[in-house]
Amino acid sequence: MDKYVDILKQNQLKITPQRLAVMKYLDEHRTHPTADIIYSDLKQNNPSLSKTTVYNSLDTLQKNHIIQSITISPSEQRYDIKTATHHHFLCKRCGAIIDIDMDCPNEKKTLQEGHRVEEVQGYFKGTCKTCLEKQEN
Amino acid sequence: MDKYVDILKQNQLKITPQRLAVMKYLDEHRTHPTADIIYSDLKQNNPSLSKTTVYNSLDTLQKNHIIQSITISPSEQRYDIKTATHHHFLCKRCGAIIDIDMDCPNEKKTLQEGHRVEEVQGYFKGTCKTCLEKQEN
DNA sequence: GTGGCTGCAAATCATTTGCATATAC
DNA sequence: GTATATGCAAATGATTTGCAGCCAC
Repeated sequence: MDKYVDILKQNQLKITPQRLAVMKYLDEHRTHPTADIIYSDLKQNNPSLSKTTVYNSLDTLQKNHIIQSITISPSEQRYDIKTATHHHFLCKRCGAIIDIDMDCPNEKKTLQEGHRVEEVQGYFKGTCKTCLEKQEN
Repeated sequence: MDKYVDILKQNQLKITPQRLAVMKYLDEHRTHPTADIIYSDLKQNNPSLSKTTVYNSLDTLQKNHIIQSITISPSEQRYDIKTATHHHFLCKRCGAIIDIDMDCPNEKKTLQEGHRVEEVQGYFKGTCKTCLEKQEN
């Protein structure tokens, strides 16, 4: 847990149990959950938790580049602990969002058109390995 | 206008003035508009147009792969006439969404992890050329 | 003629906002 | 002690749904 305290300190953020809980949750659940899923799960052990606080915490953590949000599904945002640059695959059949460790050559820096790139997100959509295998049987 | 009629026919879709208007609009405005922008603009020449119909038409056209939706902004979907595979750049300063003609080597087909890819979307975010130049002055 | 499309109003649902209270430092 | 974070309830806004009438074929 000290690990999360340190990260907040490094970013000059106040250490609150709610922020720690959100960070820990995202660190331990690499499933790209929605704000609502995070809220429902954390609420179990912290009944006074408010959904607004989950949104606030996610927002603060994101502004400090501790987590990132994924816009792969059109209707809701999903969240991810920020690690090495990676992309995401959405299985249209089972809904799973899977990390893809790969980078695109012409990623960061400036594109040939002259735009300065600060962030890159790659979304792949299709059918995941597990669903493909199930189908074969 | 025949061009749009043909596309609908090829997809065995009924030819309605609303669908034609949406297709024409997206073909002539490569600005990645939201459903609401399309609605407001088309409403001028067709006051009886309903927003529901715009959503319905966008949905039908998308299912038939005539247009695609872009989830680069978290709060709303943006639409694009489907052309050659390309990616998108969002300028955080002015909000413009710009086409990026580039493809990633390991795109389509199957990823090394074994997932079958049917769709690829690349989103770049940063500051566009125009905004960078303004800043220099 | 009929089944799919349009348009209206109402519903849904993720996210945001306003504000009083509580808490980190 | 004070500025900031939390939590509640209400508001917002994009999108969806139900349904009656209309129109493409």
